Amino acid sequence: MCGRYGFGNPARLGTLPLGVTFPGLPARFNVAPSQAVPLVLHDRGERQGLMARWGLVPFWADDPAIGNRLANARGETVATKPSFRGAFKSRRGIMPADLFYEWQVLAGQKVKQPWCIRMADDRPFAMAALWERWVPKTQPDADPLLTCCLITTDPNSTMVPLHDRMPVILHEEDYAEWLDPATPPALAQRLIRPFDGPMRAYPVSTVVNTPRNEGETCAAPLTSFPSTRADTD
DNA sequence: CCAGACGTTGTT
DNA sequence: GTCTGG
DNA sequence: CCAGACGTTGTT
DNA sequence: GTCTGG
Repeated sequence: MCGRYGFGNPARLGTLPLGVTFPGLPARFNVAPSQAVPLVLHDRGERQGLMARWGLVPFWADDPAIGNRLANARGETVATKPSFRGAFKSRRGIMPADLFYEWQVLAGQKVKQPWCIRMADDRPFAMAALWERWVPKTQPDADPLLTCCLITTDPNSTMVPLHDRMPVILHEEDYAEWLDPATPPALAQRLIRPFDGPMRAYPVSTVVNTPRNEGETCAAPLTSFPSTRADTD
């Protein structure tokens, strides 16, 4: 799963070939589900960059609290699960980021070790997402709540020692196909695979565990542990 | 037919 | 909204 | 993902 | 133990 991430250099997110920017977006190093996150989507024929609540609320939901449990969608089943298939067919999005975290379970140990994972060159990247607009049935005229979730897949060689899942990261040349609601789901499904570019991972302190902690400290390397780097996958 | 669920992760 | 279970 | 709460009644 | 909230 991927339940925590960040964008430590928000201005640099605009260098991704997405056609949108997020002016004034503050740096974040510990974004948790339920919080407002930058989202890129293709709606009514145009690319848009909007803030959305992380945690998908399907349009048919009675209670938006369901979103607290839908921060991730499994790539293997996203096309068929009732909570995700509608969004997968026509509401695919991108959550831009430059780091994410995973908690490593160490054999025989109760405590989990958090790791920070980035591109090997620290550039930002595009995480495959789904989005929805939810309106309470009791208030049909209310402003829609824009929500989103990440799609997860098997780990690549960088992630295997750390965790059994990772977020789907898209290559630049695939952004348009992923975002286009006219792309057949079968083609979009092919983009759901472990990222095959160079990444790096390093352990961080448990400061990141507490969602109310924020700032660069969350992503600072723990010097007493070794980091890993994979130049290829 | 209507009622109720609709999810992931990790742990056992 | 749509599927499964009763 | 992890942290933190986990309850009702009546009264302000 | 399990659910909700961030």
